[in-house]
Amino acid sequence: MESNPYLAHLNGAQTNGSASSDPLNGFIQRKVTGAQVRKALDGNVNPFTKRPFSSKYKDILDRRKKLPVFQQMEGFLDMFQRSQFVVMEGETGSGKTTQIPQYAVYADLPHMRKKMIACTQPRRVAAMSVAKRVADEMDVQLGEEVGYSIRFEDATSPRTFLKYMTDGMLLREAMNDNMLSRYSTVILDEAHERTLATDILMGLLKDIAKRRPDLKIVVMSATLDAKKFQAYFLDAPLLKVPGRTFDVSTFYTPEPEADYLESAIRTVLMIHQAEDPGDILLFLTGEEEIEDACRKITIEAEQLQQSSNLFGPLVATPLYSSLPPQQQQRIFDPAPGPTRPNGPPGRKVVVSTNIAETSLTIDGIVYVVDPGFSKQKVYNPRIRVESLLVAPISRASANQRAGRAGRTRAGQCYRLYTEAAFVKDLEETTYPEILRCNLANVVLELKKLGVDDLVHFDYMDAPAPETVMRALELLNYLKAIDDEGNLTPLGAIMADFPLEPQLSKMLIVSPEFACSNEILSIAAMLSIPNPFLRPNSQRAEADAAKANFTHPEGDHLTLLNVYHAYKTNPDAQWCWQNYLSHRALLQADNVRTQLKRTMEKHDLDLISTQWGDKNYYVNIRKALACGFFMQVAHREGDKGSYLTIKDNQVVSLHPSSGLDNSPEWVLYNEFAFTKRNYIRTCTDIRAEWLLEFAPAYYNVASFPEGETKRALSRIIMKKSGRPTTAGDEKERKKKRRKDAA
DNA sequence: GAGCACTGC
Repeated sequence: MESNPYLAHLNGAQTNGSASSDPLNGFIQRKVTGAQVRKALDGNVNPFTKRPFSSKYKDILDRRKKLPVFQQMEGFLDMFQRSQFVVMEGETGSGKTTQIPQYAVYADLPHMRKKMIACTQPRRVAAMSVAKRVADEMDVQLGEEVGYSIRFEDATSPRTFLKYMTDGMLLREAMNDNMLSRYSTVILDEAHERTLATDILMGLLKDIAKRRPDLKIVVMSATLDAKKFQAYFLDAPLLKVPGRTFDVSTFYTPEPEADYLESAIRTVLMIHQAEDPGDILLFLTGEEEIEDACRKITIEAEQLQQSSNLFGPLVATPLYSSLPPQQQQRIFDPAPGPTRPNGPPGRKVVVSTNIAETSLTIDGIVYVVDPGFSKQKVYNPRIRVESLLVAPISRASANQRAGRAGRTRAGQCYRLYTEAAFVKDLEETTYPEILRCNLANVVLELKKLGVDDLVHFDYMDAPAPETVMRALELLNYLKAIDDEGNLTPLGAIMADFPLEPQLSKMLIVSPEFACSNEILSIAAMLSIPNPFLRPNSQRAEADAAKANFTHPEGDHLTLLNVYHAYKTNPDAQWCWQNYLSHRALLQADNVRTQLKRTMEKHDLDLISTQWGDKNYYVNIRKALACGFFMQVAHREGDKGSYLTIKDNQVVSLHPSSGLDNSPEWVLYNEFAFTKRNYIRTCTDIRAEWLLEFAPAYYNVASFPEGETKRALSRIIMKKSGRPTTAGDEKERKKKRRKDAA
């Protein structure tokens, strides 16, 4: 009966033109069978464009049918249609990322109801490349029926019904539509990575689902924690899809290694001498360590080659994110050939950070060397500091690393720790990000999403109450939330900027100081990686180039100078000559454009103080103080040592700072916690501004006894002895009105 | 006189 075209109207399936020519004829939303989908896939007419399928489509379809996930289509359709939540467990190579959203399209028919299916990815490149692949598979134009949406680029149209996007992008959309009403199905892919955005989306979707029984939610994860996802989503059914990778044999060291770096290098050379051809991937923790290891491996491999003609050349290639893309590409170069006719073949070793664990895949890796460490972010709410520490990885991470050896053929993984350590000492999974970072932005986003009770929000893993408290405290001082914990109108605007709350606050107040154009540039420059290049061999030249931009009153002003100079000479050649990263500056310009649009959306004036006016830089520094008054340090004695306000941490200006006269009060962008405590990107400010713009925070009674408190008290005494001018009072009233608005 | 694990809006 379902296939009877004359009864199609009863089934709710809409048809365009002749019913019999519609491949989706007889499809009932969420009552679709595997047989129906297979028939439509094998048909000659594309059900979504009504055009005949191309020959390329047929070729791709044959390959799709060989994916492990294809065997599970019926299973998926059944669960999807029966249950509001579905958890999928699929290893790499299962095809879940490309196929499951397509099966969902057939089951859900979003295009007939002006709805969309969203599939989130933690990374932009993945969202783009998967969307491209799926558009090809469905024989449609990318950006039409199938599209993607990432920051700075929206490749969708009104026809789009399947949209790949970053998880952060979907979260942004939710802030303006907290029922996600444009979507009939949301698929969260790579959920095991537990990014901040995915974690919040999970909580949000679980809540929306109660009010939207029509919304379907699919959560796709790697093997390890599927049970946890099932339990969280009300005992959702689980669909398991096998992966398609090759076997990897794992070896452990019999005894713990004292020096993992030395041991790693030894292992790489051992593999080179004793094992069959095949490339090596070595995981280390950071740039310096990687460059160091590459140098040592190169030297030792050369000695080896000179000592014996049994060994071929070994080329070490570094890989980390701050490496220019051109040099990153070198990891795809083939291994070197023999150095002489009939000599032994060469080998390649890629020495990489965690970037090769998830973000980048290198084909041809047969051997993985895993010392078991990575740099991980940790947050200390007590002193409000985020820092990077080298720490043992999790078992999930170790298995992911090992899997990198089995992508093209059977491989080997050398773990530089004991099997007992693997079983007993390593955590099962990496701590989710939400437990490891400052939550100021997350709390602001949740407030904007309409979540009032942050403590009882249904987190999959709830953050420490103290971390949430710190975030609420900061937002309250910034006037983003009121004393009752409600989002203020100011807070609502702040949440609209893709920035940390301190930055959005200074941006919003900047028109009052007639410097919003400049603060826009500074906010953009603070949102990009360090633009100053400093190659080891040309440090003096690089420092000299930087000195040309340095502003003695603050590193923020130096960044502004760099941006202005770049806009006058916006080319790669000029950047190169001035030891600046062109890539970073292009990015800054992109960010600035985006922030500017948000300013315009909220009718915030884009203005500057007259260049040459003695207050040009003063105004900028005042606006900075309005956002960063909680990140201030006071000089103690004359040794150039500083104490942070209230927390009393001993810190020094970072050596890269251009501040030359150790000012009494400095505001800082970042607290870097290494051998010593450093404050990085600092600007000279006046305590009078702090007292004026943040009186609640600078309530002297709340300060611990010490030089900072005495210095503040002296300033207050001095001020109270002299009546304020009528002009100042008028200014303050005007500001108060703006703040209230 | 030192640093930047990795993403994302």
